[in-house]
Amino acid sequence: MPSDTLIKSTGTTVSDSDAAPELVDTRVEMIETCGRLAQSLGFPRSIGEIYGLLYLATNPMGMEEIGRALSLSKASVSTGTRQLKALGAIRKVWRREDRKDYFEAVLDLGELARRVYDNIFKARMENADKRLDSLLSQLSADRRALDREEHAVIEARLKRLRKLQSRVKRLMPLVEKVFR
Amino acid sequence: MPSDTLIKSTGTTVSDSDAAPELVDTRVEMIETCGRLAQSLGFPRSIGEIYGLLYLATNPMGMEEIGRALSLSKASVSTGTRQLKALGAIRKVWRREDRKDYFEAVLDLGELARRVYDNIFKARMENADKRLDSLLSQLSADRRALDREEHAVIEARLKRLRKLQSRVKRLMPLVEKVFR
DNA sequence: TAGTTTGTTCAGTTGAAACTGAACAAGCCT
DNA sequence: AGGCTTGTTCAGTTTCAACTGAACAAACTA
Repeated sequence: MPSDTLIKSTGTTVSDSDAAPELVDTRVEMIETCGRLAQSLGFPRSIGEIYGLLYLATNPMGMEEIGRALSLSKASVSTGTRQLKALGAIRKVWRREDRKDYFEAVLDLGELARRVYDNIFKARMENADKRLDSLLSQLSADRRALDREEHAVIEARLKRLRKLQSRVKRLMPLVEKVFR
Repeated sequence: MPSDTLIKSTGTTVSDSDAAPELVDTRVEMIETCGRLAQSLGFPRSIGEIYGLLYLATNPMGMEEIGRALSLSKASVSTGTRQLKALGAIRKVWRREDRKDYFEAVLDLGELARRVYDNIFKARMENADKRLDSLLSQLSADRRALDREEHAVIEARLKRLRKLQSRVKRLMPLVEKVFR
């Protein structure tokens, strides 16, 4: 074992503690609110918290710092920032003379909303389209297994869905126009 | 123990089995699709499945029957139908001479969408409003704990949020108009 | 009254997603 | 080379919402 080759371990006295982030209450509340929001949108709570922290931060923050402030492990911060970056909600900031990664919140939330709309909602809509096709073709495959009346009912209901869907689709360009 | 006072238990022969729903593939696919959809909207998968089952059913179904078709417990079917009824996605159907509850899907999905919008989205928006107020008043309470620059940054960011929010709010009537 | 049928409630279990610790990789400096 | 610093990956743990079994309630039957 290398034992204590340097006095360093005692010498630096590791400042005062290795925890104690001391966030002002406004920040704490913001973090909690964003955490809940993320959760209700189906994202992990922690990525909301990271965003909330960065949104009210005066300077870009390093991963270590983020983890300490939110009591998250290095690993969680790493995956969390990756997800947020993929969503376009935060960005990396480079400082000369420092190879650490720093992150800051993207303040233009309209842009973020647009991205979520494109990536999540729009994609989902297109997916639903395919699903419905698949259901209708499945129905013809099942034709023999159903009596006339049942077949008719199912077909009618699926066609109802089609109608609704095309209505929504016709709406989408309007929504997009308002968005951008 | 009452033992076998009637031949009933053997007499009825409990049909062939107590499981085996035998759903046609179209229905299975519909159920799965609705399950996934519900999940992606933050609802429990099972309530989507119940809706999917009822949507393609030719007749109203009892709880027992629903549970058997989806392998769900009585308890889950009970809570699931309650939630769906609260959302306005299904309704109870009464049959004379039968005190069992039967359920059928509400086919007008536009109406359903409207309801979800009102109950979930609108309510959430109003909640966000209050949260933001609370954050701003928290900020004045924290004033002493922050240096000038920090305070300014936080205030600016929160006001940004306010602006975004009022923009969304102004948009809502339009969305509602398109919806209804 | 006791028994049957049907639905609800709730304490306890379970499964899947989020999180963690530890090993690893990549880039720097001596 | 070896030794730092920083970030990623992944197997194992934890957590939490959904689900279940069982007790209960209500409404009817006999």
